[in-house]
Amino acid sequence: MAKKPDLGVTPLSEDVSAWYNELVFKAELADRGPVKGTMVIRPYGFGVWELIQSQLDRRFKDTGHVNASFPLFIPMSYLEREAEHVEGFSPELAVVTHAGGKELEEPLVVRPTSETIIGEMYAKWISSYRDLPLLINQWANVVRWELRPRIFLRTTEFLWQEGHTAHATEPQAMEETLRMFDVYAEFARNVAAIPMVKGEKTPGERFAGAVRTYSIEGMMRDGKALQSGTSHYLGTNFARAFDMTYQDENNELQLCHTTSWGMSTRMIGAVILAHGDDQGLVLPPRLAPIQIVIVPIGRGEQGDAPRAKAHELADQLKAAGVRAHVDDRDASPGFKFNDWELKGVPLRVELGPRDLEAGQVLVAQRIGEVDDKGRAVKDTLSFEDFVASASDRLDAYHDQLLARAERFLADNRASVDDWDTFAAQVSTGFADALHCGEEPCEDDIK
RNA sequence: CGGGAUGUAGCGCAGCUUGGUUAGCGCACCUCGUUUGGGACGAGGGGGUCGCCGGUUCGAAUCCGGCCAUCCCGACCA
Repeated sequence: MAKKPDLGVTPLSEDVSAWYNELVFKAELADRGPVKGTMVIRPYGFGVWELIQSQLDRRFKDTGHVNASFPLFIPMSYLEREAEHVEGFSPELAVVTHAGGKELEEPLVVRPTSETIIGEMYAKWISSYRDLPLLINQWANVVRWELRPRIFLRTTEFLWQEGHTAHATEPQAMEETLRMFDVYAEFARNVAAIPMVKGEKTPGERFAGAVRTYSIEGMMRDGKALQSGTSHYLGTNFARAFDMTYQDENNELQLCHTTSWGMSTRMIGAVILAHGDDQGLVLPPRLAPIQIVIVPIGRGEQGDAPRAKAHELADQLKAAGVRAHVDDRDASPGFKFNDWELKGVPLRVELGPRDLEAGQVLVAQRIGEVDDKGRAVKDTLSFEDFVASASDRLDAYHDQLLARAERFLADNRASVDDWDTFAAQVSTGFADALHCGEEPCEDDIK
C-alpha cells in the first residue's frame, strides 16, 4: 500500500534524523519548548518515563538505596572546590545572577549534576564509620547548556536519577559502582529489551572529577552506539573537596570514598533508536504505556456490541495487570491501526461484529510476520484464550525484541576485527562513541 | 564556534526569477449528511501582522541591506 506523503514517517533507511524527529512528534512523545534545546514531554512520552522510573526505582530500593531531594540551586563556589569538576562543567552551566529584584552576592548555578551540594550535605551527616555506607538517590531535573541539543538524546534540561553514595573504603565504593553498573545493564536488557555493551571510559571521556567511569552502550538501528547510563567511582576527590570524613574503628580520621551513577530521559531516545522501524515506534512491553490496544469495529448500532465487549475484555486485562486501552475514537479502523503502529503498541486486537458472533478476537503483533501487503499476520483467539494468554504473549514479545536486538548487535560487531575499528565505526554522527580506550576493551558484553 | 539549509495557517509546501491590491494548495480543524474489517466521501466553513527591522517604489511575500531564529552536518556532552 502506497503511503501518502503526509502520513507516517520518513523511512529509517532514508534519513535517520528526519525519521527520529518526525517520530518523536507524531507519536506524541514530546514537543519542543520555546527555549532552544528544551522539550515538553507529552503524556505518552511521560508514561514511558514513569515506567522507566518505577522499574529502576524498585531496583534501587532492592539494593538498599533511599530517595531524597536536594536543591536545584548550587552556590558557584561549591563547583569550584573540585578543580576538574568545575573545569568540565563550566562551559555548560546556566547561572542565576539576579533574584528578588537585585544582583546576588554569589551567583547560583542551576545544577548540572549534584555531587557538590550532596557532598556538602554528606559532610555534615557523616562523622563515624557507623554512618557508612550512605546510599541516597534523587529523581530530578538538571540543566546543561549543550551546544547542539537533540530531543531526548541531549536536551538543555533533562530528567534523570542520580545516585550518590559514600563508603569507608575504596573496595566498598568500587563494589557499589559496579553493582549499579550491573543494575543498569540488567534493566536495559530485561525492561528496555536493549542488550548493552559494558565498558570503561577513557580518561578523556571520564566524568569530570571521577577516578573511573563505566558506561553501558546500546546498539541503535542505524549501527551507532549510544551511551545510556554511567556509573562513576569518584575516589576521594569530592570527599576531600567537601571535607567528607569519618572516624574509623581506630579513632583515625579517614576520607570517604564516593560514587555516583545516573540514567536519564535519554533512555527514551535509546528505546526509539534501538527498536523503531519504518512504521514508527516499537515499544518494549515493559515500557509501553499501552501494552494492548483493542479496536472495536463497526459504527452506530452495529458497533455498540463490539465496543461493549472490547471494554469488558479491557477490564479483564487490567485486572490481570495488563495495560489495556480501548480505542473508541470516531475514526476508521485503518487509521487506528496505523496510528497505534506509529505509537509502537506491542499488541493490537480487532473486535468486530463477525468476531463477536464467533466469540473470537484477531491479535496482531507490532513486530512479527507480515503478509505480502506488509500487514501484520493476525492470530485468531477465543476471548478466554486471549485474556488468559495476554501476559505470556507480552513476555514472549519482549524476548523476541531482545533477540532481534542481540542479533543486530552481533551482526554489527561481527563485521569488525577489533575494538578500535568498532569504535571508529560507531562513533560517527550524533550517537556517543562506544569507546573502550586505545586498547582493546577488556570489559566486554556478558 | 566552523560548514550547509530554511523561515508564508497547527503540519507539509507552492507563489518570489519577471513587484500589482480578496496570498494559494494538501493534510489537520469546525458544521451537516452519508460512511466504517488497513490511513472514507460530499457540501459548507474557520484559521495568515508572508521571521523581524529598515530601504527602494504609486505599490513589496516578491527587489536591496541588516538582524534574529530554527533545523541538519562537525567539535562538547547523560
